[in-house]
Amino acid sequence: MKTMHKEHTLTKNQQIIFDLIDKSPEPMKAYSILFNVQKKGIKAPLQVYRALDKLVEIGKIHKIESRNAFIACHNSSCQVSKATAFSICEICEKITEISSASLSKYLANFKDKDGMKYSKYNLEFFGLCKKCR
Amino acid sequence: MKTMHKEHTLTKNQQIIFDLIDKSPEPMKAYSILFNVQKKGIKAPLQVYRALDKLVEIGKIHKIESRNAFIACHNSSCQVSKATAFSICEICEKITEISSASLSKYLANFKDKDGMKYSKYNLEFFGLCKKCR
DNA sequence: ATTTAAATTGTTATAATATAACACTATGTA
DNA sequence: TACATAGTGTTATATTATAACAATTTAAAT
Repeated sequence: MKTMHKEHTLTKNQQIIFDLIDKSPEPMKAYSILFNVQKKGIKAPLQVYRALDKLVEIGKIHKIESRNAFIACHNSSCQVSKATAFSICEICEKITEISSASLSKYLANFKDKDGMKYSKYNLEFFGLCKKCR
Repeated sequence: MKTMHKEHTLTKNQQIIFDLIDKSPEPMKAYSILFNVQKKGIKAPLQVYRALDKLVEIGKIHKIESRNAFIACHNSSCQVSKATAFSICEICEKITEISSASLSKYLANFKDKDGMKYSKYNLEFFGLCKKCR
């Protein structure tokens, strides 16, 4: 199964920041990223935010809006970052990207009362994970 | 059709802030709210945020996470603010709460790969509204 | 190879969003 | 009354994010 990400050559800053997020077991916040990449020469918040913006745009990472945190995309079905769904444990804050063909199909086809369809969405589910129940 | 909101007597600050949001044709941001209620004696951000937290908790308002803005709930089916869905126009920023029985039913019954169900979710759809298309 | 446009970078400063801590006050209820 | 719970007012500070501008790198097209 091929990923739907268009291939991009990441720039130095983008690569450094993507690698950090990709290796992280949990979503990372911008200033935590900043702290962790300062030894690599990235010194200012804006350098981090610019890389984050680009990585989100090309679908390499997602932003968890309710947590202001960033997670690497591991979901080949999340059409270039335009259709995202996450589960969030309200106790341990474990966050997982949901990969469900039926869910993404349902939401991609959802029409509101005016018959409007949306190509892009973000869904965040909240509950307790296995361990915390 | 009865609202599912448990009745709460709002406190003075909560009432002032709810009234403002409820009358607003668009979602309001915290510091815009602060500016607008200063003449009524609410002077500090924390007074606003505390009222907002409570109003969200009891389901009188919702937070639009991707916009850091607050909107009054007008949706009787959004089970005490635990299940919310919005459409957001990416051009004019018009934001509407989606009231769809089939959507809320689908999401309330959604189970992830581990069979986990979530009682709470927030969904934000993005696209172009009628006027902006 | 040289030019050119677009994207990216580095930098300083500042804006916007949100919470900590503490003392005090009101409210409900046993 | 007395007790617990929730709300208030206040100052200070933490956290998240962008503006503005000059310099540099990159891609692509001559």
